[in-house]
Formats: sequence, C-alpha cells, structure tokens
Amino acid sequence: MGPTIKDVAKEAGVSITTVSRVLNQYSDVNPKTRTKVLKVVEQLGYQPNSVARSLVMKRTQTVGLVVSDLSRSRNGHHFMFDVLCGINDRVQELGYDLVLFSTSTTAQKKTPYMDFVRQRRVDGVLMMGIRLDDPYTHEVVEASVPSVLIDVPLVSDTCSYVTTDNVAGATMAIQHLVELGHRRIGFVNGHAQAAVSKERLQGYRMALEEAGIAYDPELVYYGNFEQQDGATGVAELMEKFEDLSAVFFASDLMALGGIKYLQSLQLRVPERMSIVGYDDIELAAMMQPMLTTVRQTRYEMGQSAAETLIRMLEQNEKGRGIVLPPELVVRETTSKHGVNLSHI
Amino acid sequence: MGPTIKDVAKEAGVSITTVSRVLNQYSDVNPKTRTKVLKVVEQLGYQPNSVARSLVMKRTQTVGLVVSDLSRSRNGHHFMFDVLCGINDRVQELGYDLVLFSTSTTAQKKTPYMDFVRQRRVDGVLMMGIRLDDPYTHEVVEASVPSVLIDVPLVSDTCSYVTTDNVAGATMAIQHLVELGHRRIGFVNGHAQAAVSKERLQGYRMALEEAGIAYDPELVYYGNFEQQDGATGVAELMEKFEDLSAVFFASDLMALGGIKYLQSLQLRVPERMSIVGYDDIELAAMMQPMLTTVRQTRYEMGQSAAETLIRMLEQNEKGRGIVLPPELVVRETTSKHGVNLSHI
DNA sequence: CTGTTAGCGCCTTCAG
DNA sequence: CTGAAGGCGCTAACAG
Repeated sequence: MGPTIKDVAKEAGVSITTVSRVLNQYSDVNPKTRTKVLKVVEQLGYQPNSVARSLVMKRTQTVGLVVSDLSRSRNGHHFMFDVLCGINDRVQELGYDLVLFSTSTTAQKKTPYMDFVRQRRVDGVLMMGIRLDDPYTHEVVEASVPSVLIDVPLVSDTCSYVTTDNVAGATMAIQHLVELGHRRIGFVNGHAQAAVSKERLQGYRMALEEAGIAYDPELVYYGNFEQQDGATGVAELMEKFEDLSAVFFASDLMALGGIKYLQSLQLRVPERMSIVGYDDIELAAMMQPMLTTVRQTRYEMGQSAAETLIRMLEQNEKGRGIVLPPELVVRETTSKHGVNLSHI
Repeated sequence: MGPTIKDVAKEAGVSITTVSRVLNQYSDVNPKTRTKVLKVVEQLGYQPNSVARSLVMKRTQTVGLVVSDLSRSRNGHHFMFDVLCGINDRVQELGYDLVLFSTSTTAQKKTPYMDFVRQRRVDGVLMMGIRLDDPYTHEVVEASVPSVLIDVPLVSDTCSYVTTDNVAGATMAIQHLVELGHRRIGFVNGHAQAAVSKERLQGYRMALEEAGIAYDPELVYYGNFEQQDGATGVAELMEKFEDLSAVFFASDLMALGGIKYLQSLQLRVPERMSIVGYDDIELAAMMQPMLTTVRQTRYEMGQSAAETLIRMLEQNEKGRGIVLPPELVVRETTSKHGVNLSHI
C-alpha cells in the first residue's frame, strides 16, 4: 500500500506527532517544519488512512442512505433518483461519504436497525421510501445515531425530517379544480401507510370542505403510487360516481395510468375529465396532453436532508422538521367544468 | 458506544483472542466455549467494529461507485438508476458496502483518481458515465485497485468492463429498417467521446454496407443523448436529405425529441418517418406511438459489474470484458417504407 | 484448545 | 515548538 505517516515522519526527520500536527492544521508548528513536512507529503504522495483515523476519532465521516426497496420501487424511481442526487452532492460538498443501503435484500430486512448502523459505523443516517408501519421507523426515531427521514414527519432529539407540505400541495390542487367549477372530485391516493398519503388526504378534505363540498370517503381510492393503480382507481371511481368530472392523483405515474385508461375509452382529457397529478416528474411535461401537477423540489429535498443531518452531527443540533413548499404547475389536463362537452 | 470485544471476553471469562476466533468461524474452539461466547455476544448485543477490523485486515469490504456527473446527467437518469439498482443489490448480497461518488462536484474533478481511492480505502471501484477522454479513464485502467467500467471497453490486469453489444444493437436496428424497405437511414448518435457511440456507429455502418447501401457520414449527426439533440438532429438530417425515411437514435430520449419535432411539423410517425431508439427506457412504451427500440438490460449490467468486481477482489481474477446481448423491441414507430403515404 | 504478544495507522495527552 | 508513550478495537502468529 501507499506510504504511512511513519514514512513521512522518517523522510522529513521529525516524529509522527509532528506530521500529524501539520496535517491537522495545528498552529503550534514551526513554519519551517511545516513546509518541510508538507513537501515530503507531496513528494511521497501520502494520503492519510481514513480507516485508522476513524478508529481513533470514532467518526467515519460517512453517512448512510437507507432506501426501502430501492430496486423494486419502479414507482419511486423518478422521485428517488433526484433526491439521491441532491443528497449525494451536498454530502460530498460537506466532506462526507455516502453509503447506500437498500433494505429490500431479504436477509437485511430483519436485522435490527441499530445493529446495522453500529456495524457499518456510519455517523448518521438518511432514510427514504420508508413506511409508517415499517419496523425500522420506530427504531430510527429512538436511536442515538442522528437521522433524517424523508417524507416521514417524525421528530425526536436525534431524528429530523424533511418533506414538502403535502397538505398544502393537495389543497392547491383541489382549489384549482374547484375554481374551475368542479364539484365531484375524486382522489386516487397512495397507500395508507405512507405519511404523505395521510397528509394529502387531509389537504384534499380541507380544501373540499372549505369550498362547501362535503367530504365523501367513497371518492377516495388507495393505490400504490404505480401507473396501474391510476387506471384501476379512475375506473372504480367512475363507476361509483357518474358525475365525476375531475380526479386528483397522489403521483404523476398514477395520473398517467388514469389518463391512458380514459383515453382508451375515448374519453377526452381535460374536456371530459380534469386531472391533476403529484410530483412533476420529467414525464409530466412530455405527456400528451401535458400534465397539470403539484411539483416537489426533489433535488432540494435531498440537499436539505443532507445538510440537516450534518448539522446535527457537527453542531449537535436537535431533531426538527423541515417543510418545503410545493408548487402547482398548471398545464393542459385541467379545464373548466362543463365546457366543450358538446364537442365530444 | 456499544460493547467491544474486550467486554465480551471479560463477560465470558475468556481472552479476546478466543472471542475473535469464534466470531471468525475458526474451527479450533471448544464447543462449550463457543456457545458461551456466543451467548454473551447475544446478550450484550455486541457488533464487531468494522473499522477496527478493516484497519488490521487492510480490506474495507467496501466498493466505490463513481459516476461522472450524477446530478447533471438529466439524460443518463433512466439508464443510470437501473444500473445503480443492479449494482447495489448484488454488492449487498455479496457482503460489501457501496459508497457513492460523483465527480461532478467541482473540487473533486481534478483530484487524481488514486488519491481518492486510497483516501477512501475502497477495495474496488465501479465506474459509469465516464467518457473516453476523461482524465480518470486512463488512471483507472492503470491503477492497482481493481475496477470495472460500465460501457467503456478497456481491459487491463486490474480493470474489467461490462457493456452490451452496441455493434450488434445498432446492426439489429438498421437491419430491421432495411427489411422494411428503407434505404436512406439517418443516425442521430451520442457524442463522439462515448465508447458506445463509436460502437453504434460501427454497427450502423456495417449493417448498411451489408445491405449494399453506401455509408455516408453526412447522414450521421452527433448529439449528447438528450431530448433536444434529437430534434436538432432530425431537423438537420431532413434538410440535407429529402428522401430520408428513417432515423436511428442512440438514445430513447433523443428519439422522443425527434418524434416530437416531427409531430410538430404534422409529419406522422411511422408513416412519414420510421424511428428506432436505443435503451428501452420506461418511457418508450408509454409514448404515443410506442417506440421501437434496442433494449439494454440495465439492471443486469449493474449486477454483472458488481459480480465481476468482487470476483476480481476475492478470486484474484484478472480483468476481462463482459458483453451482454441487446434485444430489438419492435413497437409502433417503424413501418414499411412508402406505405400509407397517401393518407397524409 | 487457549492466552500472550504484537501490531494495523493514526490522534492525543503529557513531558520536555 | 516537538517527541515519547498510550490506546482506538481487532486479528494473527506463537507459545503453551
């Protein structure tokens, strides 16, 4: 392997203590000695061994990103990749390494969270794609190792979260629909064990009631964020409600599925049915017609999560919640209720 | 922190050596002692410190995945995520950790590759998204640390690669088009510094010549795999060749851009212009019309890369090339030349 | 079968 | 300002 601190010390004619001092920016080192050491470091191409350092410092400068079901999540795909990028960039900028873990791999599934953290020796953990009823969830919040949850609003002294305001996001979507004159608005939600689903449902409900429209649980369908669920969802809602004129989907992918289904029935969007999605994935602007949706700033969520975690690590900050604002992006899948129906 | 091997030893009334022995599956341990130790390990919730182990073993059981420009690659997105999943799953199954690095972050860019590997102490490296003219490329191949390149066909004793057969992929695409009667076939390629671009060009050229069609460099446009390049590409090619009836794109995203451009001109696909893409991203089957394309098994590429690297690490295998077969997926964007033109 | 003894490469008091 | 000494938690000969 490469040269060690010992080699540098010998070559520079000083003790390893001194080398360590200059490497760690200690001030009490004779300028001459310092430059001497630095020169040797340079010419030997010395790289401190981070493993050895970690052992004595009891810090690895590494954070773990645990994703539930990374590969199986054909749905989360678009969402996760961007968050991952944000995390990765920020973590790196702040001088940490990022280790990836997916809990999908069968064996890992039951390993208690803490065992895994302690074994891997990460300084902190970021989690995404986790469900409220996941066994990890509780463990993470209670753990002594700092963590940041993405889209799971739970806080403790050692646990923060980053999310977008899902209540507001859903509210915006519904208000938009209400303003267009829609009264019978369906909601194809995500599965009930996702925190975001609960929040979006709340927003849906609040916006409706605020508009003087009674909330009807029958208008809510629970899917799993995937395309197919969108189709099944609208189909079911349309069967129950003949006057359904708009549907709000908890993911763009489901919205896409819904639209495809409608189109297969020769029902036009938005003339016959207005559609609002959630996420604003790349695909949303590529579809025909282009999807009206609620945008989440995924990359920023990742960045923010990384920052928050590292602040907890270095500034000893306590856990807290960070809520980013969503944004309604009006495109082509929503229109006034009742208009243009004659053309069909 | 948690208990150490010392605590276990004391509690079990043996030396730490013995504890170490049972933990590492040594056979020469009295069954009674073994169970005793195991019991203590259990009740103390002892987790071996991997950092300490790494220090003495000189192996971290960690591999690095370096991605050039992870976040900036709006294009690679679809491709990379799947490969990443494959890598992650396989690496984990084989008992390693995966550390993510993106070279985009400005500062990192010029750090010599080896410095970074040595500093991070990874046992091996996987690379993707790297260009032939990237300064890293050469370093990686020469490095003593084992590595596997994805889609860059370079081999050395310590460096393998995994790719799909791009020559064959392009050949299949062109043969398909030729069989449909097309003679003037354009090619919107990726940038020239991507290994895959060179190979696909070769396949394009070979298939053409085999069909008795002269290769004309003017029919090849070089883009950057992104959607916009597709539009620009077809536009330029159509201007040069009035009888252009088919275009082969080096990425689905570019194909999409091209199709959108054609549609904006009221030119129908495939009646007026047949289109073949490359990658078979999720989007390909969602488009209208659905895209005919060359599928790459991205997840499998990732798995294979991970496996190959770890075999080099553990079995001391030498570098080698692994070429996976692509597959032509015929959908709706290709049709017989000249047919249906009357309908337009 | 088991304990003793050396380190792995680095940081950190504590004396000069 | 600098060096000597001890130790982080674990593995690996080498003796019993």
